[in-house]
Amino acid sequence: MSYNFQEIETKWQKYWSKNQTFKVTEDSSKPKFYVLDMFPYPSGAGLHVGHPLGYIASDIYTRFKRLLGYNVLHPMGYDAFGLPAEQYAIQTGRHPAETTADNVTRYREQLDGIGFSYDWSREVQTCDPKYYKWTQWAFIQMFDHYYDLDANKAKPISELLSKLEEGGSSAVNAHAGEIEEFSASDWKSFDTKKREMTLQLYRLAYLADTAVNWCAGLGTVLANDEVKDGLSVRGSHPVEQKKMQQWCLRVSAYAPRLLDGLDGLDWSDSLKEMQKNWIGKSVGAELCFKAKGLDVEFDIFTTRPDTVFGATFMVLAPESELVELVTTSEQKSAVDAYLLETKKRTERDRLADVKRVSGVFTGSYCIHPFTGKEIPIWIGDYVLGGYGTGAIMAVPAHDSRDYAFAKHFDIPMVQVVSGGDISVESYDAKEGKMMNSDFLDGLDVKEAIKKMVDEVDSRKLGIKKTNYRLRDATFSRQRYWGEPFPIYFKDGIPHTLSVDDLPLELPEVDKYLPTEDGQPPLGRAKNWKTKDGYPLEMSTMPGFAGSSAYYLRYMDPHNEKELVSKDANNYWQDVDLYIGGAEHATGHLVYSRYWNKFLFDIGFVCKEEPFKKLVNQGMIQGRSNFVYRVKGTQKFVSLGLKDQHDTQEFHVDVNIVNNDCLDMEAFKAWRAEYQDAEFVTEEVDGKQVYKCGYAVEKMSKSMFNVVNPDTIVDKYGADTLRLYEMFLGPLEQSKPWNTNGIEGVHRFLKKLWALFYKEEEFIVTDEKASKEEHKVLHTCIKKVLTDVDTFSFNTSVSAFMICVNDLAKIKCNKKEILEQLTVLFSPFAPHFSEEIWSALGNTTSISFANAPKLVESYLVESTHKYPVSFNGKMRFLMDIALDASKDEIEKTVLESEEAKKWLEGKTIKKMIVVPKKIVNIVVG
RNA sequence: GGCCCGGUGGCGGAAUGGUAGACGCAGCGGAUUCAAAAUCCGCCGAUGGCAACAUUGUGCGAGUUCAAGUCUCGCCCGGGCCACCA
Repeated sequence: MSYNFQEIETKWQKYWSKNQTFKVTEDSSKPKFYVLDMFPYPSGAGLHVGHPLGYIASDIYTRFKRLLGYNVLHPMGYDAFGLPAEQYAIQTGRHPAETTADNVTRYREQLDGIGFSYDWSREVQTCDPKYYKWTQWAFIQMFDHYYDLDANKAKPISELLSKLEEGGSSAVNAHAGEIEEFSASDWKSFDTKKREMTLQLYRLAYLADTAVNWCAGLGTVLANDEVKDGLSVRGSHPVEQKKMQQWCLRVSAYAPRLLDGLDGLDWSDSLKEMQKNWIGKSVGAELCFKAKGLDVEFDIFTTRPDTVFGATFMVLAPESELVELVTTSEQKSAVDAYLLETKKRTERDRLADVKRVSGVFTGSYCIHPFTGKEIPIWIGDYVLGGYGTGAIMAVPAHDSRDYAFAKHFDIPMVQVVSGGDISVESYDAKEGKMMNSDFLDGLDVKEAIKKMVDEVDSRKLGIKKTNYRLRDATFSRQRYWGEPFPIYFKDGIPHTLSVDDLPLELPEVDKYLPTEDGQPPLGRAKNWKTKDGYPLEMSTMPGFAGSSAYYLRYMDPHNEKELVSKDANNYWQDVDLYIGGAEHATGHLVYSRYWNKFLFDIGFVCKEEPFKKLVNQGMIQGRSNFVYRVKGTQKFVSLGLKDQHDTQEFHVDVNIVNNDCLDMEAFKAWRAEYQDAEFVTEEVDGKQVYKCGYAVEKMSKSMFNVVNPDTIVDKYGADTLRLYEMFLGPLEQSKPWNTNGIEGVHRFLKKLWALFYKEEEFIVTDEKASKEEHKVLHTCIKKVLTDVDTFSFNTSVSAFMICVNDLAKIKCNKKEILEQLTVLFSPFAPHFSEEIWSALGNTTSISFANAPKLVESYLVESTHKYPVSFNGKMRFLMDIALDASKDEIEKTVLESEEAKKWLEGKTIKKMIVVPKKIVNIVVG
């Protein structure tokens, strides 16, 4: 009986589904383990061979944990709201819900074909009202909370209200917007509208006029992480800054905790680094500068208070409100012209030529707080309105950007730190002795920073300050296919719906485009009002809303009363292992942590950090193939000959290319335009072939380099696909997909099969296994078990191959060996293993076989190969007992024939014995 | 510009500081076969040699060590992330 993978795989997939083998329930008698995959967006293109890489790794890990007796939660679902479905709806008129459902069906078929052990009874879809009810619920909670800095956590707005009533704004220490101070009696005098506008400055989910990334091409605003190089990540449309009223989440309140929390996480250094950069903590001071002759003073933020004596001018961001106040009448026209020019320059232009220096003088001067000298106030677009205070002190001698500005406008500079040559470039390093700096002279930079901060503090010129780069998240999208906000407006004041009225379902619209008067698509919905006739919010939530707490919902997916019950949350706690792509480092993984910390603050979840360990699988790139056509002909020349002709390069479908050799008949049949193709072949290894060129590119339809998992499953089976994806290389590394090596892995499965299936029959003997057979098996067990913890599944697959090769050589068909090997192998090739497992007479799934028994039973080899060398040169290997002492090792080596031969007539100067590693003898 | 990761045969890639190139692909030679597929066996970094073997060899240059692909320092190259963040 040959290895019929199709029959076997269908059989076991049916079995798992029928018996609900992977369904889990909370079971306090077993330790829990939670393995999570980043759920996919179900796109119309279906899965390509790169998508399942992480899923396969997590499935292997899950199956191992299950074998070791853990109760493993391993769920899957879909991040189903999003732009592509909506864009498609605009073009075709088909409802996004419909196309999304189709795509989900297709995804499910593909996933099922690979034999994953998901508990599908816990599936979630973010576009399902039963699910997004809880996304809306969380938003209401955020609306009803503010961030209290004394308690260092979120607190209910009701508590804020009583504090304001009692003591006005000074009674509250909160992370909030810019609040003009008011007393308790002021508060009482405020009308409803004024009160709500004030509360908006405190709420964690709030409405604000903010500069947003407006994407006209998509007709919506985008979050910072949805914009790259001034273009939208989805669709590459230009993005510009625009002021709009938007819902925002006060993520910045959590910046310190998001940063500190990273320390306790088992994430890769590079990923932590990315988050650190994104949060962007910088410690410095805020200094107050007074404008000369005007009743204007303003703060600037600097990380280098030590260089204050080198400040020779000030720069304001073009967006700064101060611009108006300090511009003199003589400079007004120049300033206005400059402001107009910068407004026209989109973010994209600014990024395109960072080196371009531009700015304008305001006509006013500041008084230097220490020297009393007058220094000019400029406007420059290299200062950002959104960071710090939107104003800086410029120290051209020690900041390269200030330096470029000063050079361009011919502003003087003063060196205050020794080192470098400021006639050539600025000296930015935080090293050297202070000079030209009055009371700081002679100090080290680090000492000077400290001293200056103290000085500023005692003279009341400013305060020590920590800034974060992390911005509040804009949470409104002017789109259709997203969660509606549970918000209505009464006299222009936002109110939340009652939780009992959730979910607020997405209404039907006639078209998925904005309305004629520029309202979002929900403006087209009939009766988009509350029962009492108040208008509902028309924008929808962004993509990250639904993905921010999905891991909690999996714990208790059918609960209609809560996002997750206390019991379920206490049992599953947090995600032990999270596998997904590094592209979510600054988006999803920041928002999710924020969301979870907030739920933790309000006592809703038991863990502050959601993802204990995180592994990033590498991207699988496409490997494209090319053919070369002689211009103006139907003649195609092989790679090695293309330089002799004037050729054009074309992508060719990688599925009709084998080892870079083109299947010429398939090529003619591929597309009508190529049916008359002629080929000029070249000789490779004595054969005439058409050799294709290749390149590593993104996997995409237009490059004809997409390889579908179904094609591989049809041809080789799911187990081969699983093994091969793991065999390809280290999990975390990016690599191009190349189907070439898959035969080797498939051959290995056939070989293992053939060990026990002879002449149409499954044959094993009950004979006791020999020492040699045990050694072969145990070497494999040891290797695989150590690999599991480091996710080195590529070398595990190699270990299985070696094991099977060795067993084949000694013609082993012992039941004892096969039983253990199969259990060990089952996470990698589950269908294959189930088949053998049942052939061995077992009636239950191998998924719950007792692996601890297997682990205990494996013996460590009793001897070890010691390399023995003389004078530092390797000469031979010796078998020495593993538990031998240093003296015994020395004795065994010196008494061996080989050593005697080598040592004849020589004296031993030194002998180095490193147990389990080496014996090294230096002779004189 | 800053930070992170990597550089090993024709290719993908193995090597707790200890026989570099495991395992697989491709290639070559052989067995089986009327022939092919499938399967099995052997060879497979470079140079020299019929061979045993010798020399050399992990991007470049130094260093630590009895011993370096691995550790340290300085370069070169490639990839990723961030980037006018004061």
